[in-house]
Order: sequence, then C-alpha cells, then structure tokens
Amino acid sequence: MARQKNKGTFDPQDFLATVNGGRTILNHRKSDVIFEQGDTADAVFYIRKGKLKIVTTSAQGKEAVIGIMDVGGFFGEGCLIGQPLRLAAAVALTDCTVMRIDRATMMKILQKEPAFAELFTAHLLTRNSRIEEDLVDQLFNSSEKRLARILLLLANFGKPGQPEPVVTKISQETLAEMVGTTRPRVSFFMNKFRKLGFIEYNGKLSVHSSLLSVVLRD
Amino acid sequence: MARQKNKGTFDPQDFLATVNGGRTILNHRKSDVIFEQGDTADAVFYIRKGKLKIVTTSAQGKEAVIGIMDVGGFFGEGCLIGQPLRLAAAVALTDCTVMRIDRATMMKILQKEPAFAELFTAHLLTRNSRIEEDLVDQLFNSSEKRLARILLLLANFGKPGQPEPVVTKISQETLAEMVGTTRPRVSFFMNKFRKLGFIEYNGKLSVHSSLLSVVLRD
DNA sequence: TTGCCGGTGTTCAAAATTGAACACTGGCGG
DNA sequence: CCGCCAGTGTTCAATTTTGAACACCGGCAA
Repeated sequence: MARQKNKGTFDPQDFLATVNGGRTILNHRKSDVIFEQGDTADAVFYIRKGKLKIVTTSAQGKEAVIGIMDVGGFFGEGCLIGQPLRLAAAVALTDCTVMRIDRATMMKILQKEPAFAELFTAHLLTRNSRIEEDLVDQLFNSSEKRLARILLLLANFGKPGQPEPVVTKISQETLAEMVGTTRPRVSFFMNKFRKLGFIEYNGKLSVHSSLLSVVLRD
Repeated sequence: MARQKNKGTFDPQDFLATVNGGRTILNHRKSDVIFEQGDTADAVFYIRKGKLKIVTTSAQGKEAVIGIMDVGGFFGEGCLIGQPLRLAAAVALTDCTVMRIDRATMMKILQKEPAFAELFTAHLLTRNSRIEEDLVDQLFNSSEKRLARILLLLANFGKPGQPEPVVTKISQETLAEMVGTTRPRVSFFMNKFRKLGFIEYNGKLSVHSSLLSVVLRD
C-alpha cells in the first residue's frame, strides 16, 4: 500500500513521490498535451516538476486559459465529483513530471489519510480563491488592467525573492487567451507598457513593479 | 467535544446541527448582511436554511455577485488559508439559518474527522467547478447568453423536479450584477426573451426550457 | 387624493472591444 | 543563400457594451 517503512506514519510528500497502487509517474515535454478536452476523466494529477496550463475551447473555436498550475498543484480534480469527461485540456508549458492518481485511489486515500486530505484541501482553497479573483478581474477591469495583472502574477509578484522579475518567453497569443482578449489588443498594450517603462522585452520579458500603477490607478 | 452520545462515531450532519465548542447558530432575515467586505475573517459558515449571495464591490463602486449559495453549502472558507479579511460580502437572499464555525474549530475538525473533511472537500470541488464555468461563460459568451444561462440556473435546471420552473422575484439590478452587465441591457434582453416566449413574468418569473436555445445557438 | 419611490422600458451618444487584414522581422532548415 | 513561418506591430471598420438620461407604472404612506 501507500505506506512507508516506518509503519503507522504517512507522509503525503512521500506518497506523491512513490509509484504504487493506482499511481504512475509521467514525463512530458514542453507543449505536450497531458489530457484533451473531452477525454474521459478518471484520474487526478499532481505536479512534481514544471508548469502547465488548463485550456478550454469554445464551440466557436476560441480558446481560454483558465489556469496556470505550478509545482505542488493538483489538476483534473473534476472527476472526483462525477464529471465523466474533461472540460478542459492540460498542456505542458515547460517540461514536466506529473503523478497520475486513479480516481478510486485518490478517493480512498482522501478518506484514509487526513494529512493528505489536508494538503488537497489547501490546494482546493487556494485554487478557489484564485479563480474567484480571476472572475472578479474579468467583471470589473478593462483588458489593459487585466493584462497588467497577469504579467505581474506571471512574474511571481507577491512571492518573496526575484528582485528583477523575469518571465520566460510567452507568446502574445497565449497572453491574449489568459487575459480574455485578442492578440492585437495585447500587442497594443505591451507596447504601451514598454514605452512607459513598465516592462522590457526583447526575447525574455521583465516586469517592473511600476506596472502596479496600471492595476491600481483610478 | 463534537462527539455524539453513541461514542466513537461522528455524523457530519449532526455536527452541523449542534451548537457546541466554537459553533453557533445564527438567524438572518432576507437582505441581512452576514458579513461585510473588509470584515475580519475568522470563521467559516454553513447554510442550514435559505439562500444567500456573495458580492464584491470594486473600488469604483460597481458590484458583482460571484456566488449564490444554497442549503448545504459553506462560505467564508477563505480564512482557512490565511485571508485575514473578507474579500466579499455575504447577503441573505431569503430568511436563513447559518452555522458559524470558528476558524480554529474548523481546522481541527477537518483534521480529526475524515467524514467531515469529505463533505467539505465535495463542497469545494463543486464550488470550484461552478466558478470555473462562470469564468468561462464570462470569457466566451455575450451578455445575452450569460443572462439566459443565469436564468436557467436560477430556475434549477439540471436538477430534477420543477416541471414549470419559477424563480422568486429578483430585480433587474441584481440580475445585472450576476451576469456582469448593466441594467438596461438586462431589461432589453428580458423583453426579447419574453417576446420570443422563452420566459414569462408579471410579478414572478417563469423560465421555459426553450430558453436553452439562446445558450446553445450558434 | 397626492406625492414619493423602487423598479422598469427605452433611447442614444460615447467608449471599448472585436476580428480581419496586411506588412515586417528573425530564426532555421534545406 | 533562399524561402518558410511563427510571432509581432499596426490599422480600421463593424460590433458590442457602457453609462447616463428620461418617462412610465404601480404601491403605499401621509
């Protein structure tokens, strides 16, 4: 079982690193599709390394990024409450390593191991509040502010470290999908931000804290 | 403690009905504010009776309804991951009875009682997928479709029962906040829907399943 | 009865956003 | 070297959305 040698204890981190009943480790290259919208949903995933995006495609073919998941995050949880199919695709943004956990295994372990359940609940709460913020952002703010916010978030603002926040290359197309607008709009505002000295970019992108003024003004 | 007489067992429903360490029952009248945006966040709430809305107000004074919570739902969970202040207000839509659970009590019980944790996790997952849907709706659909969707959801579509779905009175202003648009827009589309026979309303509102065509078309 | 008031129906110009188009760039494989 | 191509900068008309305004309709208290 998912139990360690020192019997009687349970370490979630160890559980999430060990291949065993119902758990497998998968390696993906950048841009790989981990699952596709419409696939049958019978497992939850945990990210051990890398970053990925969750993308939905509308009937008209428009795409929207509804989440960027990072190390330590879970995704594909919808299947735990009876969603039979994936409502969105998961696409690797970098090379990444994920652990796949069967739905049944996941449910069992959530019941049996409070320490694990706690970890998972914390993830859900965090994710919850992030989506709520995204929704509010969408409802209240112009695309200019939304873009500024996304750039700041990508640059890990709020987290310690990174005195000069740099984001790895990301296309305007993807930014547009994340912000919920069109590419020309992103291009327009990126240039505006650059002219104002809020960001710099040639190949890489660096975001200055002065960009905050865009989000905060008015 | 939160333990029943028949020692050794734990019934979440019973727990959520019994006043005891860290738990209190509160009764609210329609339109009462259960907590305000900016209040200190030190408790989670569980709805035993009634319906309420979660509302955020922007710096510019615009309001947005980011959730309608019903019997059996939790709200105010943000405090469990260190949000010190309420990011939104909770306002009763009907008379309602809620149980207030101290943050500390909630965290303890989540650790100690798997059955309760399971209930809570299920709530989080459901809420999660609903907000995601709301976000996607906002990103993809026009205000006309969004209004149609909200009306259908209010009429409890998807749930069994209600052959002729009727919604209790709700102002166009509130609808506008839920949909994320302006009141004139709501007025315009409501009349359009009425003319097309998708809805009826004098005092009460009834929603026909034919309204689905608006959401599905194109 | 009168006057107030919340909720509604409607209009309209201003502003934001879309979507499609076109030219330009730099890298990369052949 | 050349051609291809993804990503970018830019334009612009069409469409959607906003925000403010005004009139109308009950109900209800004075």
